[in-house]
Amino acid sequence: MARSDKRYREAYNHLLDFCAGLNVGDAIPSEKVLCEEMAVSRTVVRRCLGGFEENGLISWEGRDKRLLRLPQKSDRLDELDGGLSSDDLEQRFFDWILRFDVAADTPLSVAELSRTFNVPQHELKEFLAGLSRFGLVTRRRQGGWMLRGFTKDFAVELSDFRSVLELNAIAHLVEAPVDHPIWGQLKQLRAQHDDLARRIDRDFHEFSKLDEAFHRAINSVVANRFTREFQKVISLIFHYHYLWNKAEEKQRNAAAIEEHLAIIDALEARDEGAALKAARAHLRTSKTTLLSSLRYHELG
Amino acid sequence: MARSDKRYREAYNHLLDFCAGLNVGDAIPSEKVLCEEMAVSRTVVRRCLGGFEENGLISWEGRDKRLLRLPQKSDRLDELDGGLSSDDLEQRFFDWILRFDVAADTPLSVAELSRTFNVPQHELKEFLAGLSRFGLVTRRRQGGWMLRGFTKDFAVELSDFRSVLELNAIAHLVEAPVDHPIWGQLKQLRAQHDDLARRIDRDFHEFSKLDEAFHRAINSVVANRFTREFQKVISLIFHYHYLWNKAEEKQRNAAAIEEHLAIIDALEARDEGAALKAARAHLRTSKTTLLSSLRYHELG
DNA sequence: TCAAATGTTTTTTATGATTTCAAACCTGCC
DNA sequence: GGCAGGTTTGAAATCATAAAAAACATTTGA
Repeated sequence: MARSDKRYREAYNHLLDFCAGLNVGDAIPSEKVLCEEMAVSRTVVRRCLGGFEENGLISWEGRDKRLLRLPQKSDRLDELDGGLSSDDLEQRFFDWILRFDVAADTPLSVAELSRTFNVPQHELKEFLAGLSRFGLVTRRRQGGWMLRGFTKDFAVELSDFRSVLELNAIAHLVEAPVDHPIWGQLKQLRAQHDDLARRIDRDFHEFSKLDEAFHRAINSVVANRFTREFQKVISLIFHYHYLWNKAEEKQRNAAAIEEHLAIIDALEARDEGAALKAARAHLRTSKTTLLSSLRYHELG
Repeated sequence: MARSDKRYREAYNHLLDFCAGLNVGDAIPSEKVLCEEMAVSRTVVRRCLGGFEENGLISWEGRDKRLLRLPQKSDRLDELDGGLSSDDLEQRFFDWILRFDVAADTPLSVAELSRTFNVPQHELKEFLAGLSRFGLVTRRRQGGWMLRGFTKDFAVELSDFRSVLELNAIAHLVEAPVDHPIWGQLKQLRAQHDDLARRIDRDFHEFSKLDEAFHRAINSVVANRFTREFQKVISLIFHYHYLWNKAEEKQRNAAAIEEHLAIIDALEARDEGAALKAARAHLRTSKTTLLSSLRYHELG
């Protein structure tokens, strides 16, 4: 019934490792140095030292700390797993939404999500609060949350917003200096697209990854924290919906590769008009695909 | 150490009001009906009824509930204030940041903020989690939060992002049908601008409000939840910084009025090229003003 | 007989209590 | 007199619990 001492346990084991590099009789560095070594506060360091002393690992009197014996396997504290899974909650949440095709206006139970994702409730609440900024979820009057979700309106607005950002990126890109890393990336992307185009019959599944890389590269030229944050959400949603929409996947992907290449052509020719035109066409296709994938689900 | 019974108290008083509209001896409606009336769960309704019975307000046996006497003032439960202040946390938070000119990279203490804003800690944590989606704050490794704040980079990126959204809105606007409400709004805004221009010497302070109204109107044509969310943050920040930057305020505002009018002219002429040009000019000025207001603070 | 209302149980949410942790502040030593 | 070690204070993370919601079971009366 309080915060976990995970940090202490980790620090303790870290300090064991550190001591393993010393010889018996050596002096242990000052508390401050240990803080920096383990990236933790002095309070924790002192607690660790206290534990060490109690277990006869070190002597500790005033500022004289000495290693009495080398640490053994049995000295380690077991680190209760925990955090492992709360790292990429975002990824897993979207995965869940899209994989199970959770309907719009579904009430989300924090308790239930907390169990399925193995993440403490308050973390989920913070996460949902963040999503509510993007209008993906809302608070319900009677408590709890609701997925506002992937309705047609949502898809249209998301696509439109994406277009605005991406066309802006394209406009920036044609102005980029010749030594900007993007040109190297585009060259490489072109090669990857050409390569995949040749073996599209078999490996059409690989396109999803390539698509993400392509759009990320394009958007990377706009050094803007707002764009970047949004891009993360946008690309996740598009990515999963594409994966999900199996209808005519091969043709779609083949067509998309051509569209990407057309954009790259125009960009490398520094032809802003052509680049914007090609990008608009591609974004239009994307939007249609996203919408049709929704319809597909509504029927199925 | 549990949730408050605020909801119960509110429902209790609500039910008193409801009963005041009945006559002694009348039957009380079913629990379900009362739920809907008071927008609350049956659990709460039953608790209220239990309280009523105990206080001799009603008889309650099975599904026969009857009013025994009319409720009096003394029957009311006092509703502990509470929520009053946590409503517009966002507004007050930005106000605080900008008014006290809180520096970038300032650690934010949830406990402290919770006291200054009189809002429970978990609400603040959710709020901050939301802001982190916009890159306004970040989590610190050792716990707590940090304001990423109003650096030059931030201002530049914010201005650029605003420009992207607003130029898009302008492009949408010229395509709006003649019966779209925006045309009426623009006409009205023109009148207000003309009016303020005439008395600018005295009332130049009023421009801030007008500016906000102008930009909100422009952006309202883009029916997009993402745009809308961002717009809220953007307008808040610009609004406060403008208020704050007193240097040459009168001239600045007079010039901005002219710029606004130029945009309105072009829009009403349905001249996209001219509108975008005018808007770009105005956004450039805005950006400069925002940046200079930062510099002003760094020096002061 | 069966649908609506009530009674009962389970589950979930909101929220402060509790413990760990961070950091400021002394204190004394070389 | 600056640095290392002790001490205190206050904040953050996490959990337990009351209140509320929802699900489930039972009764009632047309």
